[in-house]
Formats: sequence, structure tokens, C-alpha cells
Amino acid sequence: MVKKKDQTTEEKILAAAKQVFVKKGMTGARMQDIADTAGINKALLHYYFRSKEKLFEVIFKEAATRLFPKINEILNSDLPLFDKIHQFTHDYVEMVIETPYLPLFVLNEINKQPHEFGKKMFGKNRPPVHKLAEQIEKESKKGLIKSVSAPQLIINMMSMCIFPFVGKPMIQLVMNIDDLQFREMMEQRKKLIADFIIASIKK
Amino acid sequence: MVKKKDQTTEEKILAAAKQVFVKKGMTGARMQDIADTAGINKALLHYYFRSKEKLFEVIFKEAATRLFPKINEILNSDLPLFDKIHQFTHDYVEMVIETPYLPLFVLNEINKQPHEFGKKMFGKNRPPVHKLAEQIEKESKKGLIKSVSAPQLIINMMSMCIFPFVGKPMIQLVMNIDDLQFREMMEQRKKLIADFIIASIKK
DNA sequence: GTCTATAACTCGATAGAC
DNA sequence: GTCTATCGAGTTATAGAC
Repeated sequence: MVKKKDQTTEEKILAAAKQVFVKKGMTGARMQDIADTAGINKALLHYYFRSKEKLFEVIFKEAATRLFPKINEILNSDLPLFDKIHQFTHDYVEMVIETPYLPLFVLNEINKQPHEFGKKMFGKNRPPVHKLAEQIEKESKKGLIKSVSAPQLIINMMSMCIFPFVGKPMIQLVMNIDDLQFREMMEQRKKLIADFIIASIKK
Repeated sequence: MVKKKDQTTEEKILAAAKQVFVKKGMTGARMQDIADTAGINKALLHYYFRSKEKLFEVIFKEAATRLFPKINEILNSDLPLFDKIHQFTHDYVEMVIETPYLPLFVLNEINKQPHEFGKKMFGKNRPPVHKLAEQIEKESKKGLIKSVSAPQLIINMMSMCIFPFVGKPMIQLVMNIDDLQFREMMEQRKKLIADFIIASIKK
């Protein structure tokens, strides 16, 4: 399944740590698990990364960076509204399909450290959705789309992109579908979500 | 904030355990925390519930039962489609507002035990959204609403109801709003979600 | 039923040989 | 750099007095 031959020890550790942390969370993961998964010894983990906490930080930051700034890039582009909605939903779902366990992992860990996290991630920058919100309000006032609350619309968009992955087991249970069927549905969502949103605001 | 005077010891333990488990998760919670929160001794926890695992199970089951079967009731009623959408989104959001940390807690723990959980929750019953899916398809074929994929529509609905609570810190960060503003937005969502869905499928 | 004291165990971390 | 062995802190769980 994986090619561990030409990986350095550090890479093996990072790959293993990601796998274990994402699945079990910071408190649930054990250094022994990580060592076993990496095919090395526990002591080596401490040799490369001083402590469990430090190792976790590396993994978490990479995951969070992947999940957040992507939003920024797309939402601050100069595309027309409908194009932007299409691009965001498509690209975001596509990205999450590749790492489906990331959102739950990140959201869960943020929840345990909400304050410290916020500052690290954005500092004092203007929040990333600001530009999109303005764009929606502008079109709304010009009468080009229905009158809607921009924040609520943005929440809807984020919800439909991210929730299916966070709630995957719940959805599979409630709808009685297997992994393959789920995967296919997510592929379809890449384009469906934008159509759905636009249908709801188009005049 | 709470009335602990006329609670039995068992009730105190359950309330404390819920609070601590929901906040820290199974692996992050400590029996000492729970005992302190309940204002009793650690040994008593074992007297009432044999082990940490058993105590956790009680809390988790109650939480999961709260989150899931509610869906069942509403979705299997005999209401017309639009009414059902209104009722489901309203009631569900209202319920989650009262226990906003529950969804993340439950989803997170399910993810760590996906297989064992499914059987316990529904057994071999027909999955709960079946009837709603049929209803959507029927209306869709009759041409009363736009042609849509029923499962995708249901996922959208669930996403918009549940995700905001799971992703609360993310939303607050990205939109730069405080707890009060967030709460107000959720209150509005109780009616907004249904309007949004219906606008997207109405002909 | 409730408490104190402590046993039994898990796990992160370090020492030290190679 | 990598391993084995082990320490020590912190946690669950139990024994036993009241």
C-alpha cells in the first residue's frame, strides 16, 4: 500500500504520526502506535522530535494549514460571484476527498484550544470571507440575486462542502450506503453544491 | 448555575461525566476531573459504574440517542414534503442549540468505533431517511419540484443543520464573530434553512 | 454509601550500549 | 542514528476502614 523503502526516517515518522494522530486524536494516540506504524523504535521518535506534543504540533499545523488558507486564496480572487461559488465548492470538495479525515481531526482539536489557535492561524489579518461577503451583499442590493444574508449563505456553502466528511459515518448509517457509494456521491457533489446554491439565490 | 442539592449521587456523577467527556473526549477525560466536577471521591465513580469505559458508554449512548432518533421521528411522519423540511430543520437546529457540543462529540467518537456503533444504533431496521427519499423522488417525478438527487438533498439538509455547531470555532474565526453573534445567527437559521432548501428545488 | 490509601498499570521520556 | 532497557509521572482500579 505504501512505499517505505526510499523514505528517510523522519518522513516515515511524519507519515505514521499523521495516520495515528488523525485517527485517534492527540490524547488517544500513543507513541508506541506511531513507532510501530513507522516500523521503528519509540526512542527514535524522541530523537527526531523532542516530545509527543512537539510531534503533534507539526502534524496539526500541516493539517490546519491545508484546510484553512485554501479558503483564503479562492475567496479573495476577482472572479464573478457565480464563478467563485463554483470554483470554491469544486476545489474544496476535491481537496477534502483526498484527505477525508482531516476536517474532523482539525475541528476537534481546535475545539480543545480555541483561543491559542485563532491567533496563530490568522494573526490580526482581516478574516478571509470578508471579500466574498461584500460581493454577495453588493449583488443582492443591485437586485441581481435574491435578498439573502451573506454570512448565512457562506455558512451554508461551507457546511455542504465540509460536513459530509465530518459526518461520514452518520450519513452512511442513516442512508445505508457503503464506502464506494459514499465516494461516488462525493464526486458528484463537486459540481452539485454550486448548482444547488445558485438555484437558491438566482432570481 | 446548577442545583446539586437534591440530586442523587448517581445523577451528580452522570452530569459531571457528561460535561467532562463531551469536552475532553473519552481518552482526554480523567476520572479525577469527573470526581472533582461532581464534588465526590474518585472511588465512588467505580462503585456506581465499574470502570471508565462503562461510564463513558452510558454517556455516549445517551448523547447518540439524542442526536439520531430525533431524525427518525420527524422524517417518518406523514407531512407534505415542504412542511416536513420546515419541521425537521427547525426542530433539529433548536435541539442542537441547547446542546451545541454534542454533535462534534458524538461524530468524533463514532469515528473511532464505526463498526460496533452502527449495529447498536439501528440494528437491522430500515434506515430512517428512506421514507423522505421516496417522497422527494415522487414529487420530483411528478414534476412538482425540480429534478434532484434525493440523497444529495438530504445530505445538504443535514449539513446545514449540524455543521455550524461542529465547525463553530472555524466559522467564528473565518467570519470574526463572537459567541453572542454566533448564537443569534443560529436562532435565525431555524427558519432560514428550510427557505433556502425550498428555494433551490421549487419550480 | 463514602472515604483514604495504595496497588497495578500505562505511557512518555531518558540512559547508555552499539 | 538506532536499539534495548528502564525510570518515573500520572491514571485507573481496588482494598479496607468507617
